[in-house]
Amino acid sequence: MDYHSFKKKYASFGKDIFQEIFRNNQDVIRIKKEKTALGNLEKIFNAVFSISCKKGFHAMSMRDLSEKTNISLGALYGYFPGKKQLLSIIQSQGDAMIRKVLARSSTAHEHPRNQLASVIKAHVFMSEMYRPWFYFIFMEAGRINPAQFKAVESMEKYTGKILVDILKQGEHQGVFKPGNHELTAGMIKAMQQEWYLKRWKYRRLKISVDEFADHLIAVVEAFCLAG
Amino acid sequence: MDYHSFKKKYASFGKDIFQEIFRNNQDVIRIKKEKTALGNLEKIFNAVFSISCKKGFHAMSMRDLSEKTNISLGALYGYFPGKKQLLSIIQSQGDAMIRKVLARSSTAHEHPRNQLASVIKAHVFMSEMYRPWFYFIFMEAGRINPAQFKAVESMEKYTGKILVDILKQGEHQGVFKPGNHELTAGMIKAMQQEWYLKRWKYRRLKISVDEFADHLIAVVEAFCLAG
DNA sequence: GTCTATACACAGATAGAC
DNA sequence: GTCTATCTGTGTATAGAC
Repeated sequence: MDYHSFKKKYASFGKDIFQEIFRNNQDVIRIKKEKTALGNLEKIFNAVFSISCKKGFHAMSMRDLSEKTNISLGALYGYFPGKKQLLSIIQSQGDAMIRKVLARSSTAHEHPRNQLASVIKAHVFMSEMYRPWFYFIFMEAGRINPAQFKAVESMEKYTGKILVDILKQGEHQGVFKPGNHELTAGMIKAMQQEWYLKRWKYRRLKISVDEFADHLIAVVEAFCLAG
Repeated sequence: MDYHSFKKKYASFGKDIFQEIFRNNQDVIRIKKEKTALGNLEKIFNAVFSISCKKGFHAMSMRDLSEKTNISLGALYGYFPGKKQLLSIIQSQGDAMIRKVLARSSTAHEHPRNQLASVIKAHVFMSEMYRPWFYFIFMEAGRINPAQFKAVESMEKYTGKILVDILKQGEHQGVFKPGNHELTAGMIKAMQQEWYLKRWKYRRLKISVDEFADHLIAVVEAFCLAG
């Protein structure tokens, strides 16, 4: 599967993000009309990503956010109870989204080789579709309070385990070489992260997501495949 | 070469860091007695790394720094002219240090295979010795002002070029397979970064620097070596 | 629901005694 | 060289008119 068809398949995910946020946080969001809320939530989140990509979330002031969104300072507080809570909304929403897609993609194939390639691609394509979320969570999450670091750790374990399980299963079937699968999983995850952490570099080199993902899989298979 | 012998060879580098900082910034450091300055500079830098690792540089207040170092708020300003300048001192000092070591290690061997392995190891070992510097520069640099982002870009290009040159040279000699060397270099750098960005994970898994570096080189060679 | 005006806390930085 | 006390700007958050 290439990025184009992946995007089509998961297009629906994106549309509902702000709806989910709105509904999951009814208790803290003061705005009651869903229609106006959704539009403004989108503006707000995009602005947060854009500003904190440049200077970091902590350095972003509420006044910055107000300017960028054209929503007044006072009105902003109708959409979230405070700056800290905004951070944790982004974190937990992103978390849920990633888990949902990854869980689906890891059961799509039978053969370990295809399974591995499929999971790797899903993650890279996912990070392309929602790059601001991925980048933000990596750079900002876990640095505010210990509870959020726990979430980062847990996610790291979760995505790691998916890869390790496939590698073990593949070794058992004689498809993959034996080895330190934890380490290999770490290497794979590092390469996946490269895509959303340094995308400016690959844009400049004119390397597409598909090229990147294929190269990544080629590296992994060269190392893992038996025979 | 393993980490132990690398550390011995480059031990002298560490001792002089604060001396270099002190001498390179005579114009802005008000403290004149070198001996007292060196001790306090070390305390200050370690505190900066420790605090901003947890909450980020921007979230670290000068009062936080004062508490952690047991140096009063006013006295701190004798060691650097302001918070922003402190950031740029760390950035440029780290930059110079990395370039110095990398330049030396890339000319240590003749055969491309050894050269590649040597450069990769040097970088990983380097990041182990000065992990706080590496982590700090990755997380904080380039997010304050555009000039510092330029420095990040330039460093990325520099380390990338070293790898690409070796890969090209190796391909020319028939040692390495042909391929998109820019992409391969990106993958290598991603895996190198993994070590200092997620060290807590490898500490928990009880994986040593040497194991990590060897695994990384094994992955790279499986993909790159011809035949 | 959205705005402006403002309260209040805390940041970086300096002055001046010791 | 180091301290305490303080100045001044900026940040988050709220109150209350529209």
